[in-house]
Amino acid sequence: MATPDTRTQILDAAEHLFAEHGYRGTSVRAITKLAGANLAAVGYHFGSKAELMAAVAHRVIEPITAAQCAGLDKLLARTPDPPVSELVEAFAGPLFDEMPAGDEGGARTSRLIVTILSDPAEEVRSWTGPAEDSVRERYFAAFARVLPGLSPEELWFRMRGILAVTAVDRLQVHQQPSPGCVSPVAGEAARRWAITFLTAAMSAPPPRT
Amino acid sequence: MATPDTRTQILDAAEHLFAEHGYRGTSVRAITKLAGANLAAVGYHFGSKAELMAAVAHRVIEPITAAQCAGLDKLLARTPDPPVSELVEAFAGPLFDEMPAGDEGGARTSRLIVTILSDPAEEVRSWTGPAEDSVRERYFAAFARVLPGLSPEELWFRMRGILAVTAVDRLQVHQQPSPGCVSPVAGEAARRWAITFLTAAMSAPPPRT
DNA sequence: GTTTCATTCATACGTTCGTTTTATTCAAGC
DNA sequence: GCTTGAATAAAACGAACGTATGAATGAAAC
Repeated sequence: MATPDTRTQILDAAEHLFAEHGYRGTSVRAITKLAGANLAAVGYHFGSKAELMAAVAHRVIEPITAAQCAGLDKLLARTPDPPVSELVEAFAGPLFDEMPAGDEGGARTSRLIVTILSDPAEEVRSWTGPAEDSVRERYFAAFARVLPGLSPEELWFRMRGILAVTAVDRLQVHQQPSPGCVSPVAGEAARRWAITFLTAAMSAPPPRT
Repeated sequence: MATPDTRTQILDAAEHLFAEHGYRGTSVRAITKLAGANLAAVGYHFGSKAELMAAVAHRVIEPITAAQCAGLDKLLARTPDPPVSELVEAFAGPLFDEMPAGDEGGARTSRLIVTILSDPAEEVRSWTGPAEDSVRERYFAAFARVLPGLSPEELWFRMRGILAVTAVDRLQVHQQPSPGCVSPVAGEAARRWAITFLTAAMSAPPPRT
């Protein structure tokens, strides 16, 4: 196969290392070494390490956002009041599915997403664009319609819960395996478990105040 | 009031900065400057930056583990089959309650816990001791008893979900507020929402295979 | 008054970091 | 054949990092 160009190899290497060691834990030197490129190539192709991180984040997140959007379109074309389980599936499913080719079962990408969501460095957290905001708000509106008893604040809380569960499922990969605590399972079972878990959670009646 | 000794001031400063900027994003110089101490004080009192991180993590996590343990004891003394909601409350509640004095509403500590759970640096992730493992396994056994339909793997998945939701609730503090997305709410409401959300999730029947 | 010992201090060391600069390569355009 | 311009290469920059060193401090012990 034709070897990809330097720019792509740097993106691949950066995605790998950022996922494993975080933004600050990854040096430009390590990235270029893994990519087989020169140290200055990052500056030439991306401008800076921060802009490289943004490019990596964008490449990973864009297909997820697109799939979430398409899933909601398809659902709402059928009925304005879809079941909660299907809303959850459309929202959380792409986080399990949309992994770039060459990914080892999606685990690497999942770890990268966790890194992006939780890294304390400002450069990492400034990746969201209008597309991400828009799809989030559209799901919020859809959930609000089928879960009329919830206050907006509590609904945002629950939607953050969806993200938390789907993302942190893979977080344990980071951790040393502790006795009695199994490692994260392969995608398909985790996906089913997550949908079940989250559908029940989203469907819960609000607590009596 | 009597000013605390240097060691404590360093611990406080480190807790603050680690929570905000992560382990790698916090320099020993920044810690000692905030603590009003000399640069070499970290080496003298703790040995190294990594051992300081371990001391900070221990100080934050120990009371949480103790409260989880006490809560389970109290519950099981009453009945061997407590309701799921009370198990969830005993497990997740201390993550909302057990915040050291002087904490700004627990938000700082919550952020620190997220940092500890998700930081990719090895030095940060090696804090768990036998006490944490033990309490986790005891809760696992209790949940397994009252939720007999679940496989061990799926139950571990769900328990990770509890941690994810309670921890990541505060994660958004890190993020820039995006339009339409409210900031995390004060402790009491979030606590009620989390218990409701998680009780429903834990009680869900397993997906049909 | 002197000794002792825990603590604090200023300073320096060696490394690694992100970035920049200057030179070189090399295929395409004329 | 010469020029052009994108791409790569090697080297160096200054800054920030964690850590180590040895001297100063100051209250308690004798």
